[in-house]
Amino acid sequence: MEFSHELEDLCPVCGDKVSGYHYGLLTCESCKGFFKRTVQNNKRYTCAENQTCRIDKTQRKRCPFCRFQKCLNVGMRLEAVRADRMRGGRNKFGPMYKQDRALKQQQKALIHVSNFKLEPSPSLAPSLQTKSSFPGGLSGLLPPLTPPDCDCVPPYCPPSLGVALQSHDSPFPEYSYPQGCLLGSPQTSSLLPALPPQLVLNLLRCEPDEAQVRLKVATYLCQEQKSRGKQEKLSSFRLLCLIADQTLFSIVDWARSCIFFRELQVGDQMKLLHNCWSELLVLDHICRQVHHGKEGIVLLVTGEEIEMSPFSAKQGHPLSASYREPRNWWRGCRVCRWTGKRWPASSFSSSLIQV
DNA sequence: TTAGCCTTGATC
DNA sequence: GATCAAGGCTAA
Repeated sequence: MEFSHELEDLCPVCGDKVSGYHYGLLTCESCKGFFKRTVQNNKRYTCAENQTCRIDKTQRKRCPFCRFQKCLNVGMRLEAVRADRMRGGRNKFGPMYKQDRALKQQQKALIHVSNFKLEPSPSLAPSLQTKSSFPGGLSGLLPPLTPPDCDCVPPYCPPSLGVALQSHDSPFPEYSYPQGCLLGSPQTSSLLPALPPQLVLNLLRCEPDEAQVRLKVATYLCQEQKSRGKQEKLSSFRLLCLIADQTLFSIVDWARSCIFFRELQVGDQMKLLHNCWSELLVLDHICRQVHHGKEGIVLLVTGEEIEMSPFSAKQGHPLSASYREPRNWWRGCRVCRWTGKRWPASSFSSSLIQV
């Protein structure tokens, strides 16, 4: 069935396998049931911790409060639970699901069109040296990463800002904000602690859960390697391209959940994404490195650390130049846009980077 | 209480 | 008639 490949997605609440669209978005069967029970029975939970519990497949039962908040934060819709409990049929979200499916299809097409599907390159040398928190590292690929079916636990990540900053007044982001709120109100600033503007809080709620993005990418890489068998090992270059693919998927997901953007027509969304996917990818990379803050080490979205000294030692190696100097990534992107050449494949071509 | 499976029924 | 997203049922 055409729909079946979409079911490979992971539940945005707990990371379990999704079973279809439930109450506004693709979720797993257990989160569907949990959300239904909570709303139908008007349940009120409390959090024994500080309302920032991590929700994943193994721990989703521990804190129903944080689980329900996460359901709301990722976009599950209270109004999709029927007050009259009528069974069967479709609700008003039908067209939304259809649009979402179309958008997902276009995302995949976008990835394809953007020349991210690259062939393995034997010329990338030296092979990546990883400083990994997992035994084996990227060069070993499996099982160092952390998909749900591997017998290892993902490294701890702080809860998402979306959960940490959740509002208990309204389950959905609000677009209105008081006059002066964007820059902070001078009248209130002396009386209250300086709070981020509502718009910023709303944007932060849309922030993806880094741990789940990591899990998604790792799961995909694991499956990709499994499908090839042990004999056909992914090359480092191919691996980086696959990681870039999956990172872009998560960025598109983030964009689709963002306030304002999600209100646009699908066609307009696609135009915007077509025109800035490369910049978003670079910004995502730069942001991760800034937060990471380790000189000479690149942090991948999978949580792997790559030591760049072997590249630096090799005078003029293009990979070193591009990673060391974010401006080079930026230039590379722009050049690719102007010339229609490939990125990030082109990033390994020194002639392009050095423009 | 959870979560997997079943039943229902509007829409395509 | 097929699809699929609702609610219902029930074993663990």
